[in-house]
Amino acid sequence: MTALNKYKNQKRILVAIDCIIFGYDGEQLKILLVKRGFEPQKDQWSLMGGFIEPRENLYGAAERILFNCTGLKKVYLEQLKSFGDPDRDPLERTISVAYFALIDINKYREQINDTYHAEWFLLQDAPKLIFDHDEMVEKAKRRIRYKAAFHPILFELLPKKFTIPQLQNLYEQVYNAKIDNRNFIRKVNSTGLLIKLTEKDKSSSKRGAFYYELDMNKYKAKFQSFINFIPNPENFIL
Amino acid sequence: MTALNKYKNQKRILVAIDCIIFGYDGEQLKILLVKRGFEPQKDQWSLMGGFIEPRENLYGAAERILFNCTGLKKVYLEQLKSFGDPDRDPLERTISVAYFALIDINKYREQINDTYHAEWFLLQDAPKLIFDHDEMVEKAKRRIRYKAAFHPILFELLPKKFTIPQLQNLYEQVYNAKIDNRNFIRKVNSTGLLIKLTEKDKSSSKRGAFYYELDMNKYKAKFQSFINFIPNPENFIL
DNA sequence: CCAAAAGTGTTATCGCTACACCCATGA
DNA sequence: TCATGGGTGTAGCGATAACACTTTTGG
Repeated sequence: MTALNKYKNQKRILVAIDCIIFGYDGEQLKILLVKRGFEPQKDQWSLMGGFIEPRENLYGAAERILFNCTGLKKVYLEQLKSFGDPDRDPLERTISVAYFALIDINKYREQINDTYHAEWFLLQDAPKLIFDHDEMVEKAKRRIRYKAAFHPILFELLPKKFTIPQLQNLYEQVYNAKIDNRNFIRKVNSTGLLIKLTEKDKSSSKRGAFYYELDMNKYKAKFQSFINFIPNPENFIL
Repeated sequence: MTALNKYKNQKRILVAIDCIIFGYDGEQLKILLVKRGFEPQKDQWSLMGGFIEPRENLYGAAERILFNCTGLKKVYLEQLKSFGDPDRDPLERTISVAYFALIDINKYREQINDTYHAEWFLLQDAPKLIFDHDEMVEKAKRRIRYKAAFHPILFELLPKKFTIPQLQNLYEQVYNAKIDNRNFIRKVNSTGLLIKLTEKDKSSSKRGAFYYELDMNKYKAKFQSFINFIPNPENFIL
């Protein structure tokens, strides 16, 4: 059998990208969803998605889709997993390659895009989604919990200037747990990833909390090393 | 635009599965490759792969492909990543979902399958592979190194009965590093995952090393928890 | 001057690593 | 009896987590 024959007998399949987009506004952890504008499941909430264009690679397609609904480029974007149950899309078989993104919602606000009826939901009370999108979100949450326990990915959600209590609040939402602030502060400072600014944020306390910013060089250098950000990780990751 | 139109304008694409199959025979870490029987790149070495059948999900397709070239079912099989560069297959665009498997080569021997001209290579001197298969193998190696540093996946490569020196040897090959045997023994024993047998393996020393077997219940229970199997993991995982 | 958030100091414990040392046995 | 791989004991270090305590400042 020649290759042409071998390939010829095969069925071609639709291949889509779906993006699980997490955002943080400094207070709440959110997810960006779109109202589906066409059948099947019109007007249901879903992840932002789309089909792969002929000359795109997977990452490029995910970037394009992310840009279309957030106006953002160069944000944290990682392949999560591919989903391919034969009936996951009832209309026609579609393989979906899921990506997740972490973005600072403040950046997003500036370039709202209403074409897709995108809306931010609190992660904890997001609506039911179409197809297997809930499963994708669940997998993405687990992946983030796993990775963030040892690698500083959650910084991707923060604005340029942020306070350590803000960061702690973010970790507490991701792990749905209270963290001892005294140990947390020291742990984060000991990473050497942060540059302390002189300015303080007084919005949530009288004393005020110092602003910090990421030392990008150290951040990149240490991204792969193991830094324990939350106590007793095994309690939270399963 | 209706869904039918939206879907209709999209290009359907070939979707393949490729399996990175790692095996251990008690002494050497190996990879199973097949000689490609058709153009393009006929007679070059490649990973075992195939296209997805209409009613299969991704995992099922990977299981089938793995079974076809090893005769094995119910082995460790995990989705690695999807690869979709537009030109990765020069003949026609194909998205590939890569899986990796960990198997005990001794089990394999019993049911050799020559249809695919499959052959075991020492991992360290495998030939160059077609398309982006070398990249897949590299990614799989990294994934295994990462995961095995904290989770007991490498036990999947061992036969029912094995010795701790055998296990250590496996870790040393995976991480390409010497490990202190005295600490390794204690570490592994302290996991509580092993049941000590009375029999000894005298093939590699006069004193002999006790055989152990996995306590499957504890293995499953502790699979997700974090157990440090190798010293200073950050040195090895990057 | 009080409440409450931000942040520092101190200590006990645990796990890890390095390495000295002992054990078993076939040649 | 000795070489060799298998295995145990132990001590020091460093990271962690628990928690008492101090600092700051607006109301």
